[in-house]
Amino acid sequence: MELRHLTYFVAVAEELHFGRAAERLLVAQPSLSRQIRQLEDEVGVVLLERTSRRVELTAAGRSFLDHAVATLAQLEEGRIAARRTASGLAGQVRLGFVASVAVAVLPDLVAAHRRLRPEVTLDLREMTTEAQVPALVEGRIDVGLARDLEPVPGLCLQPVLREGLLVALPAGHALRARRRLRFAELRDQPFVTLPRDQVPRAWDRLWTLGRRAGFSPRTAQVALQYTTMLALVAADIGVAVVPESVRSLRSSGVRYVPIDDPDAESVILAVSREDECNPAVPGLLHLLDRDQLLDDTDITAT
Amino acid sequence: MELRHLTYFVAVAEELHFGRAAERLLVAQPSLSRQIRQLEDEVGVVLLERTSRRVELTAAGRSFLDHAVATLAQLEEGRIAARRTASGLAGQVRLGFVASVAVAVLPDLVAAHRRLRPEVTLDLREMTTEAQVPALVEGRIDVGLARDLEPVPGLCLQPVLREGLLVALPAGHALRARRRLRFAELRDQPFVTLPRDQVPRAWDRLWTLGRRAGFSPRTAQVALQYTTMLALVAADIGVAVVPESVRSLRSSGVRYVPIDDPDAESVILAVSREDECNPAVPGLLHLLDRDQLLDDTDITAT
DNA sequence: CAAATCGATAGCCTGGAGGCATCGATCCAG
DNA sequence: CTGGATCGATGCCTCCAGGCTATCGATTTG
Repeated sequence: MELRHLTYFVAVAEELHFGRAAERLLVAQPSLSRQIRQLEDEVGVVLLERTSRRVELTAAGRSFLDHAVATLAQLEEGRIAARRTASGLAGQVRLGFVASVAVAVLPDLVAAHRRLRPEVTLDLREMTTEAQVPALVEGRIDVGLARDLEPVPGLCLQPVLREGLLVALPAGHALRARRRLRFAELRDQPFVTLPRDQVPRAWDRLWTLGRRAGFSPRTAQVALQYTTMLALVAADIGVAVVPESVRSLRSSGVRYVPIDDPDAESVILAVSREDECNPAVPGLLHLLDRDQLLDDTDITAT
Repeated sequence: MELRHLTYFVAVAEELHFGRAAERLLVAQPSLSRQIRQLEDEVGVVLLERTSRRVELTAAGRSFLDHAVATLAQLEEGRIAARRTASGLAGQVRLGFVASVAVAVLPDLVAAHRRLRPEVTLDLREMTTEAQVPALVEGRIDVGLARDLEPVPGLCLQPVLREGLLVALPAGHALRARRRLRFAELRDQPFVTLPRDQVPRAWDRLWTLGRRAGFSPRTAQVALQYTTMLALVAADIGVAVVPESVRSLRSSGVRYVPIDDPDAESVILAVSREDECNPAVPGLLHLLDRDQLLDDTDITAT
């Protein structure tokens, strides 16, 4: 059996006339008759009751017709789906992201992407920058949203957002009213930090700031998530250094003051494979050009 | 595009190896390569990324693969459905039936049929014997369950049940305790009847009985349905002549006494076209052989 | 660097799809 | 009732396309 048999059969079933069906199919009537006969032999069932005066479907023919039409439709759908997938209009992107962008870049990105390419599903998985690199290389994710990553062979980095760093202070803190401050002024403060083994990059950032200011920041408490971190700050356990985008968490009882040091900044990057062939990826990366994404967002770039 | 392209593509997608796929398909590898190329040209999309070392699906290929598999499955399903329909195991039978069999033959018939051939749907339509004849001839129904029908050219009659007639009496009626009675004894009774214009056959039956007994039955009230009829009898409006199967309605306040006259009987018949080609019809008619149907029924034949 | 693996390409061959002519059955007009 | 028209089936021929063999070229491996 071939698709030809199906299209021929559907035509005859619709016309109930071999001559007209043949005309519509641009073949001669004898060819059509023979193909229908072959189809019946193949299925093992008489599909059409025909005399020289009248052609009509048998019960089996009606049943088969339904399936034939569905089959042809399914195939056409496959053709279209393949084209849409190849053009990046449909498909799937597995996106790894660091926790801190979940409150900043990610919601707008997902919303914009869903609006622009609703048939592309985003498979979101939170993972640290360190975990994203091997995941990309091994093909477990297609795009990563990372922080402060140095170039890696085979991977392509695209800066998305250059953020200043803020100090999160308890609402009653002595420094709360300052419009800005230098990190050295935090010499005696206890810090709420993220765990060094899981987020070494964030920890390094803090440690580097301290080294430049001439002291070693003292950790009062380790928190696993930014929300916890801010709750601890609000509870006066200590102060915390966070990227600017965390401000959008709007935790009550916490004041933010920008750090004035030149290297007090963090860069969010989109990371992808140089030889990526998933056609849905470019569309996502394009959205991450700052101008694309930040149109209707409340995060202000540095 | 032809089905060949789909099966070939599915094979390659599963093996991810042209050589092995070709072997499985019993064709030479170059043919397979060419067919896959044709398929890609046809769809307009690269489905497989291939080097001499490795073959893998593109995103579009994965998408198309899903549809290809579904298409082939759909087709196979159609083949099977056509065969089942042709063999009478699936399909549809439009069944006309007189109201009086709705309480007798029909429930058991439908239940047995559903049990034996669950894929054949019964399309039930209540209609009088008079309406069934043209409906059969014009092909609006496939089978009719009728009463007391004389042979009709082109139609095939099959007796299903030969029933005696009963008199339905109010519970307090003078004749209620009789084990049987002759119709002549009902000479002075008022009758509850079905409407003459809609059910002439039932009316004729009553009138014939009266003529043989030497009187004209007097209609006290006309009822449209057997349930109404029995309610009227229970309310002492009159007596009624009903086929034996109506007894299964078990209306309270009504007693039944058999009529002893030789022609006090009614025959339920299955009617079908002599040239019927709906393959699901024989299965239904076979169930209507008395031995088939009445195994687990409480209706007793005369 | 030689050998092996594997998909692509080239060229030939044949089966089968399509075309034309015609048959045979059926219906209808005169 | 008969000749013509209609329409699907059949027979035969042609030619394209799918399949085969041989070979190439790229890549990996020992």
